[in-house]
Amino acid sequence: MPELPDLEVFRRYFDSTALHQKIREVRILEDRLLEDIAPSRFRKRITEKSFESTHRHGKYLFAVLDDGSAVLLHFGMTGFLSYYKESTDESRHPRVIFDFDNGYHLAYDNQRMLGEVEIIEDAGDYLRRQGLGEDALDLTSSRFKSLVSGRRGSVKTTLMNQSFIAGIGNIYSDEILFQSGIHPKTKVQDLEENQIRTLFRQIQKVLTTAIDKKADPNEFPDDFLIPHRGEDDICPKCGGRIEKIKINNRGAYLCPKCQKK
DNA sequence: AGTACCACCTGACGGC
DNA sequence: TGCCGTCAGGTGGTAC
Repeated sequence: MPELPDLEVFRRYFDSTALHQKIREVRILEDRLLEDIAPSRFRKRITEKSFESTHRHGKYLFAVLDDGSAVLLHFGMTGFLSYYKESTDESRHPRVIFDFDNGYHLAYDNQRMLGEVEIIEDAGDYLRRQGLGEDALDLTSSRFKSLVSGRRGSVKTTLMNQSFIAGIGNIYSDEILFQSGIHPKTKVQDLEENQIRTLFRQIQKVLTTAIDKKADPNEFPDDFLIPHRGEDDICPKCGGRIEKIKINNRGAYLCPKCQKK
């Protein structure tokens, strides 16, 4: 699930549920999610504190505590947040649970555990060390153009490269390229000037549209590829067959009629 | 600088 | 029914 639009939805969810409440307890159900800090220390640092604000960069969410440090949440491929009161409403694979004074709980759920939970002193410093590019929604057209110039490699691989720009993954890169009418294997250096402009515009449009729709594919516009992202599905623009290819060992879906190389 | 492949994990699904 | 390979929206490391 989690690419930039999903993360932004998580962030807003966090803001509307879990801020400004004292954390009574933290339950760590899977130590492996905490790579850089011992569970006991993590608990100690957070108990009796409260979350005061959040911010997001690409696919990373930071929940800022009242002492200025932040809990970093990365969701891997299967992570999400769940705020609930009764334990009968608990999600299926909670890995870290924050218990609040008001009796509610915020669970970080992550079935496959490809993710991370840490305490970060300085988010900017962390992002630099991760080598993350600018957030995809913070870009300007001219900035995008200059980032693209000098790049090689396929356009899909480049869009998914988090050190190029942060936030776009396998699913949304397919959508952006579909809306742009660009074949995912096109070399970046072969893109025409107007294709680069289109690409930039579609990055903004696809991501903001998805956020508006709460990252729920059922609510996406009729001409979006994502709800038709299956082998032998029908192209929502031309009615042709959707094709699946492999790029970097991952499935890429496209319409060969709408997306010529 | 790019790419190709493996690893980290769990679970669902199709084929036999 | 059961076993097995494959695949899934992420990231990091290594070798070429």
